Amino acid sequence: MTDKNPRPADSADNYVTNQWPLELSEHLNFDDDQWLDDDPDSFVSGHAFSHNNQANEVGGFGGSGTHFEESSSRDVGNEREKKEVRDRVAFKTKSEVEILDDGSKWRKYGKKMVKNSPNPRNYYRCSVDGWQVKKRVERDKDDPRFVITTYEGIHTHPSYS
DNA sequence: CGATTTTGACCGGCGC
DNA sequence: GCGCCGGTCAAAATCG
Repeated sequence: MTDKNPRPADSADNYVTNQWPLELSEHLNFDDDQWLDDDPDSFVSGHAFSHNNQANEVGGFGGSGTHFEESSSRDVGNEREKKEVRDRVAFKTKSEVEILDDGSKWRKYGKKMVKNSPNPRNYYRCSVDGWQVKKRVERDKDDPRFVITTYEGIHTHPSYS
């Protein structure tokens, strides 16, 4: 545990490649800055996707505007050779249910309250036989109906090792 | 019974 | 050096 990943024999079990049926509409590249700060006008807009998860009928919202940011090695000429690459994918999903079933089970672990938001931050971890994926879910401070889901870990095809 | 969840406490990193 | 923040783990409780 002191280490980061127990690194199980990730052999076999390449089940569903977690190819989320939900596609991103926009992508923003964020360095290591805290994109969520005093955002003048959040990119929260109307990118309605006809994707209905188990959305519990909220008060009239059905579409799901999605905003995803991808941040990996900002270095271009350098390949990820050092340690594992932590893919950071932040999805801004307009929905009230953050427990979207993508095929993997998420076990909630730890709840933290960030100062920037009166809302608590939820931490989810994948609890599958050998899937190392971490999910961080936080509610928007301006729009509680928006959930910022940040996925980190293997989400795509591992190209290294 | 197993799995999962919940709260708290702890730790590490960073800042000043 | 200390404080602060964020993040994670642990144990326990609860649910199915």
